[in-house]
Amino acid sequence: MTSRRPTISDVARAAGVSLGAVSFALNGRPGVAPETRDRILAAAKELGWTPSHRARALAASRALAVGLVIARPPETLGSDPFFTEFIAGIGLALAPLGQSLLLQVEPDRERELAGYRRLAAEGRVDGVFLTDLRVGDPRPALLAEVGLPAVWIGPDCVGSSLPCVAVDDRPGIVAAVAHLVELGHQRIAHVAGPDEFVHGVSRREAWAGALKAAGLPEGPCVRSDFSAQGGADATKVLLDLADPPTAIVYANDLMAIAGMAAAAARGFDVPRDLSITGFDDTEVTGHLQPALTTVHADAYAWGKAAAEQLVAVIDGRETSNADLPPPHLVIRASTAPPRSSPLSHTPNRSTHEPDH
Amino acid sequence: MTSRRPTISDVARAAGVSLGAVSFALNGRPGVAPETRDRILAAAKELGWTPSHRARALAASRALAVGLVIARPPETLGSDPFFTEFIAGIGLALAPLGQSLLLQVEPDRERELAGYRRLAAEGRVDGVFLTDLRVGDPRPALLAEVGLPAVWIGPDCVGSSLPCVAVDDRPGIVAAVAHLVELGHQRIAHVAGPDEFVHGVSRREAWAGALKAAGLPEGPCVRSDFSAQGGADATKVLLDLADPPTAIVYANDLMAIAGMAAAAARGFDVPRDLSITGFDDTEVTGHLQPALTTVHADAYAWGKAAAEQLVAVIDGRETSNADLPPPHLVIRASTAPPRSSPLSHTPNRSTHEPDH
DNA sequence: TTGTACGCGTTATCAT
DNA sequence: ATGATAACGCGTACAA
Repeated sequence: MTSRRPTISDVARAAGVSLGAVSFALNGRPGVAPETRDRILAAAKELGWTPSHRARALAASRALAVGLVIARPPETLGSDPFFTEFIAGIGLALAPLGQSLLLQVEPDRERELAGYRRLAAEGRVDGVFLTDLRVGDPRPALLAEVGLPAVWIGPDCVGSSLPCVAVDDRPGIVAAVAHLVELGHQRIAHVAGPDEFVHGVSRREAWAGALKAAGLPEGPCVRSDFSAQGGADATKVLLDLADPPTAIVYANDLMAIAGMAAAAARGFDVPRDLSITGFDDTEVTGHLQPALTTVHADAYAWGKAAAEQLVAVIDGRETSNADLPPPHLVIRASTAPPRSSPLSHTPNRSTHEPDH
Repeated sequence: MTSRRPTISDVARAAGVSLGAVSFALNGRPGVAPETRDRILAAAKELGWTPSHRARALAASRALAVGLVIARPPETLGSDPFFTEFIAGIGLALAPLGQSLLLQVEPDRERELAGYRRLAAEGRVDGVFLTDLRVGDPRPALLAEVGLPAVWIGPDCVGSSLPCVAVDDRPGIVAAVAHLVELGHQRIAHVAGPDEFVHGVSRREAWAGALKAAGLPEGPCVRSDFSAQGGADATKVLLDLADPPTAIVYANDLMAIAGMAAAAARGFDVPRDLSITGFDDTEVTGHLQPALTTVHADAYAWGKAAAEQLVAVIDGRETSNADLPPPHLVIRASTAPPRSSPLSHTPNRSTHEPDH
């Protein structure tokens, strides 16, 4: 009664041909007469045959899957919208390529490396994504050692020995600073992500560079950790300065939102007394009071590009490093001319962003 | 030069024993003399042998992986913290069980079903998780049809033919209503998720039931969609009522946060004029102005329990439906006695929640 | 303990 | 050109 799933042997028997012929017919390869092919396909359909992924993987010596290793404490994961959208982009791009996404969650850094090792050793995946790149990251060397194809996803492809998807976050930060400068701000601070991460560094450097380009002195910068608590703490530090900034550029939305609340709790009116910008354009940012001016990054598109790049690398196709449309600034209500500015009498903007 | 990875045949040759003996030794099964076993293990180590997942999967007729199919537009995914934490819980629980998590992202409902079908047909996974359960969900029947083990993750295991992890969100909502009643609120509204989802319905029913239990008339309820925009719109509807509520219980944080901003934009002071509660306890909620009173749900623990349950089901072990610690209310600053209440002169709570 | 068939599709070799 | 045959990938399980 346990109706075993049909194999190509069953199909071969039903169609009265050999095993090899079935395989050729099913894979659309030459060497099979058209009518034979039709008969085979009909038999396969009749029997409800579907390819066994397991057998196919073994025969092809390919896993037909790609991996993503996540080594973060779960709390910081949940609050990172980038991540989920990135995964969605990967997943949707993989399906039509016949690949699956294997997710491996590791509790810490040591096991992260072990996780990559395991994926490679077991042959569970044909390639992996490298995200959350760190300065002096040990993973590229590890992957080279175990011979696992990978794509590097980060703000800077220069110096990467790996194929790379450039997700350049710098233009977004530059646009934010330019916007603030245009409003008349002179003391523009930054709440940065950890120096450990390249996107922590690149955003900070973009901020510093934009100030310099505007002919302004470098404002105060507090290294933080991308968390809400970190953003709140950093904000308090900045507001406690003898000469507090009139605007703060945050390295992500979460810190910016927490910073906005921290400033409000100290009696600062945003944006009257303090302008604030975020990064990510989380869904909630457009629905805060005031709505947050932030940088919109298309994590979904990045995931899609990364997936296509990785599969191309695995297939041995030549790939150009994909350059993606840069993030752009979404101006909402958390930025305004500084109090001291001659521009500050401009009418307050609406709380709600225009439809787009 | 292409040093092929070692197989158990290589190990067998090196140790001077048969294939079967190697398999037995490596799997720690009886029938091998201790010294022989040691020799085999030494040889394996020497050669750097690691099991081939592909071969093992084929031989065992098991995928050694479980699947999670996600069928949501990427936007709503990114803003759902529950989801990512849930995945992290699954992933961490799976690793020690030798299982991997296969993530499949589908763009819509039709392809969602096709996605499950494909996972089953290809034998890519040994079982799947069923989340985001809908009323009259077609998936249990589909999975029964294709014979794919599954665990049902939802607020109510009653009526589920599948093994189930009960993630009962109702006590959290009940606690929120009770808290508001205790503060003196009489008109407590609800902004619900879609009736389509069981967790949309269960939260709404919990709210209605808690009001009845408190002897209060059922307040107004607006069906929404768990999105920020939906939360804002629903809030405006409620505030436009002839007799607006003094408190609103939202079915998730995102709607609550947007609702808070919408109320503020209308000149309502939260919590003086309107009390608000959320659901999820997103990281950001503790860092809003005012900080949001919300229900803390341990998505991480739920994921862990679901993973363990699923693997148990796959292994044919008998499982009791796991009942998890219920979510609990985290009282912050967005709730206070209503203006009209005799209690409303109680001192305002601090903006920040106590450490916990 | 050993030998070997098995799981299932892919691909190279060979016969017609 | 068409199709059959067999080896292969790699570990598991059972008979010998």
